[in-house]
Amino acid sequence: MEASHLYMHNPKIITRFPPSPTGYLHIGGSRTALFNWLFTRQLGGKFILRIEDTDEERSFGAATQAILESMEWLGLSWDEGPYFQSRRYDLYNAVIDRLLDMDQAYHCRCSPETLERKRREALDKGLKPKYDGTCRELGLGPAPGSVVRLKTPAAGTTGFDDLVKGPIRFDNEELDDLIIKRSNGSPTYHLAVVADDIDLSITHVIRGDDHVNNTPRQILIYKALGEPLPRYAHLPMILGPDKTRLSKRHGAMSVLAYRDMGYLPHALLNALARVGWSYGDQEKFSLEEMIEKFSLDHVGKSAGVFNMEKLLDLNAWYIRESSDEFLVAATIPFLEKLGIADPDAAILSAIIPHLKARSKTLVEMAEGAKFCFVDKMAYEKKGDDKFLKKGIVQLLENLVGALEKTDPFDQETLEKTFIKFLEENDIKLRKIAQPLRVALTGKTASPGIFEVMQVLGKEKVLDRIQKAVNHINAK
RNA sequence: GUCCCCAUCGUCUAGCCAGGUCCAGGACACAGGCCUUUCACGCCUGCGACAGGGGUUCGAAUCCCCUUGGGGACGCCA
Repeated sequence: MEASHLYMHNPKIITRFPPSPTGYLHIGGSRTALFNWLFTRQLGGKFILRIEDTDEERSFGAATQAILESMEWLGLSWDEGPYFQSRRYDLYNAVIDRLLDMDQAYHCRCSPETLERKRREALDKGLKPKYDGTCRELGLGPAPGSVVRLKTPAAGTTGFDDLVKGPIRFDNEELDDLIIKRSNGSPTYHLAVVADDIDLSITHVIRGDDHVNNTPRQILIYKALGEPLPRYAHLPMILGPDKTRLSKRHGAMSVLAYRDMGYLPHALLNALARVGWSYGDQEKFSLEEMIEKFSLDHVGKSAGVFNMEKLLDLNAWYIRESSDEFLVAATIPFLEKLGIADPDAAILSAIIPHLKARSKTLVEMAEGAKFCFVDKMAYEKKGDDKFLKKGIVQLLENLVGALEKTDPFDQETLEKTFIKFLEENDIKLRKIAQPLRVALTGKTASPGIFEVMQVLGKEKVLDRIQKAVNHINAK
């Protein structure tokens, strides 16, 4: 096979997905997780989940729970973890001490207020706001309220060869002495990430390109520590429809919201994969295909908008492709939400094949199946007005007679009954089909009328026709 | 403001690295049609883009530069 085959089942590939539990897992984060997962699964490496909860104020437990639930729902299995950064402070402190010992870091006693003032002044003057190094050469020791900063080289450049963007370089002049330990003793993001990535032997860092600017800072920490660098791959952002950063304004933040809207995880994954990654003209991929065909080489460089309509179309397609058994099980929770607690399994399995091509989501699937389980008919206004009219009563009553004699009550036999019935009454099928549809389903749109009758069975069909007749007569 | 990144239909994208086969292909959406017991599905057709300007070259969507536009970062958030 291809050269890539040589790298398969390479246990040396280790990746991670490190969400922070300050919010739910959204589209952007899910795509990052997916690409990490695809890359790792293809090469037979190890995929680690790590929760970055060093921000004690903004992290919350429910978010962690939702993230794990989201990952599981999507089927993005991890091989190790979840690790929680909040439980690994010993590791970070050891790294910070090491940096201090090596004179690669120093204590800083500048107050947040002073820093903020200087930052604003610099911005006003059109300069890049960066720490001015006040405490850098003071040789200060720890004190209440002090922080630890990394000593960044004043000159030179720091660069890396990004697996999707190509070579990127920064002048060290642009960087400042970043804080690696807060005054409350906790490590900051950059320090914790690097310490963890080293500790977990991460070989490939695949993340959103909002981290491009963070990369040189993190590389500097690796260098100060004398540790080998991982490879970096920065994925282009997924933007909202207005082409700005994804945020609550764009609705449906959590991927769990997509689950609740009746999307299949596979459809979401497929849609996600196609934002940023492509494989020629192919649009649909099974999980196996995605794993097999994924390549960082074919990840684009430019940001993209997540196309909800395409997701819907994909979801409809995956529903059509799903087995009936799968859909029966998947639809039940949605029927429950509609108030149908314990749907008759036989009826549900009978109607679902006819609903597949008509449902773009599981919500629609449940709505389409609902009429099978509700005997108290509620007629859709439009259909009621248009089709349940006096003039049809006689035909419906005649039909009852014909239907009573139909046996077996299946599609094929029903069609025969109808051919005869249409002849006897000298009408076209459409004349009776729509009123009958409304009588049986309450709606003007439904699966084929013969399918509907067979699924409902003779008893319900006759009952509902009678109810419709009564309803019309009562008008 | 400074730095970094990006730039093909409304949207996702193929093509670009190795320039000609591209008056630019696919998908979604949209419009029209066919099928038809309704609604869908399916099928067919249509609409629709190389941001602008300079180069290089016999030839540029493809290479180079500038402009413009967009995004990101600049935090004791991650």
